[in-house]
Amino acid sequence: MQEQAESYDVTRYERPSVTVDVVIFTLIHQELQVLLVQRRNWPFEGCWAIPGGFVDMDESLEWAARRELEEETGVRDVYLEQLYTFGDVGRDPRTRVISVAYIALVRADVQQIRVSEESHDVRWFPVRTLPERLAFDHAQILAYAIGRLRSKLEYTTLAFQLLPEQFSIPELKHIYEQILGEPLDKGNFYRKIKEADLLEEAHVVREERKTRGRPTQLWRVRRDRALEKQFVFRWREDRLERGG
Amino acid sequence: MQEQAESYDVTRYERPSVTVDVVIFTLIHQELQVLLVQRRNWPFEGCWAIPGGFVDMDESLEWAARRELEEETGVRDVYLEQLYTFGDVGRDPRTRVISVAYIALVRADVQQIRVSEESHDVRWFPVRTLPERLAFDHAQILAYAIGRLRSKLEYTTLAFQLLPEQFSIPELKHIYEQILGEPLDKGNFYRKIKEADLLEEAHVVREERKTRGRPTQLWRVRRDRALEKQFVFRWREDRLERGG
DNA sequence: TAAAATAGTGTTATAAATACACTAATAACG
DNA sequence: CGTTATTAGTGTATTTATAACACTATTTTA
Repeated sequence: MQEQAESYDVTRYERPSVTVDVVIFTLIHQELQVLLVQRRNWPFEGCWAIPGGFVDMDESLEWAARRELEEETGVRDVYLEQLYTFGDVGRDPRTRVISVAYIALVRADVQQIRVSEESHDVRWFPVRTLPERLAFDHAQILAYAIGRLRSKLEYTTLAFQLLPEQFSIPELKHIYEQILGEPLDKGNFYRKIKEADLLEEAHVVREERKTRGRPTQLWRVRRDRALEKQFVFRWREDRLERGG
Repeated sequence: MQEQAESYDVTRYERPSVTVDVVIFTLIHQELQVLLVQRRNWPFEGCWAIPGGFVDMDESLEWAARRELEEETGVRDVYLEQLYTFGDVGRDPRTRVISVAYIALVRADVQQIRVSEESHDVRWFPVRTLPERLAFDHAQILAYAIGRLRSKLEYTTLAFQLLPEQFSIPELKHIYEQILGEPLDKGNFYRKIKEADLLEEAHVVREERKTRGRPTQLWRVRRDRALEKQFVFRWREDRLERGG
């Protein structure tokens, strides 16, 4: 851009609008869920959409995403990463809108999440039972986000961002299976997690047990290592995304 | 974006400008090179910059990138992928500019590349000897692009996009070494390439030989497989990018 | 014709991924 | 109170991928 810009009058040309859309993931009932808002007006009235908003002139893209996230969920200081920028001409029938999409991972046990499941116009959806029609190109954005999440799960510690303060290995395994959408071997999972050395024992014992069987050990993430270390869960060809 | 947009007057607020910047890679003299343009005006007068330009209202982001690419190099139909969107507030001192960065891979033997190496204001730079100061945040963009290229090289067939129509295995190995920045084992490389089954023999023999030693077999990419198949060159932890 | 140079193959050791059998500790039930 | 079902967790063998490196092959140069 910057090349011709010297002769470019800022006010002269029509410009695209720039928004951020934030795909907010969380775990509820051990299931991967995503936050959607229901539209009240044209276009796509009544359709569910990914929350988002315009980028202000004085805030960075990431800041805009964080603001949007806080407005929707009341949650701050979460994992946020840029996903992709969607800018096809016809994606919004009103005007040209270029949307920078972000992924946010919100901890399941964080109390402040404002959204109730019953609310009519803002709701968590399990990724396996999404609404049929989403607004704009949001089905595409969502599919891309889920793909990215799956992909990164296998070679990063991303999944730990979704965990409550304390958790068990079987729970963690369950999350991995949820997101990857396939069963994992118990023994190999234990070994992988152990040798990654990312967890420390939580010496608190869970009080109320609803399960039968042997009680589980609780763990917490070693904050000193979890974000820095890259945890390679599995090397496989089919983990790859297209394009991104 | 789309949520509050109903009450949003398109002409009312000041808006960021949106540009695409295209990091154009090629191979010249078996070296990975990148195309930069030299600025003539304030800001960053005299500094080298990544080519780019404003996104028109009626063209998609990718289309804008392709147009930009063709304007700079005369090259069409090349591999293009979106890299990342840079949108910090102060990155351009003139006005708020959000830049969607793309990576383009241009085949070394494509004749139409207009840019001569001697040209004063547009020039190929080997990635190992880049100018010290780049305009705007372009050093960051470039570093990110090179990281992405390295990363994807190991689990995609991306490198094949840089190859001439015909090439030898040692040449291919050289390219990999160039981009990865480290030597590779000859035997293992041959085995990997062979078992990927992405190449077919080019039965033409190279006429003019400048090398000594045993003459090399020439190959060409099997178009039916090269883009579809994901070629896993090496699984390693250190191939990972941060963030993106 | 020998040496240097480049191309290409084979072989072995090590490490990682996978499959699956095994032991451990609890709740439910007769 | 012991047996069974159930969940937690460990151990091990097989297969597969990676890496290191020794070897053979075909040419140019001198």
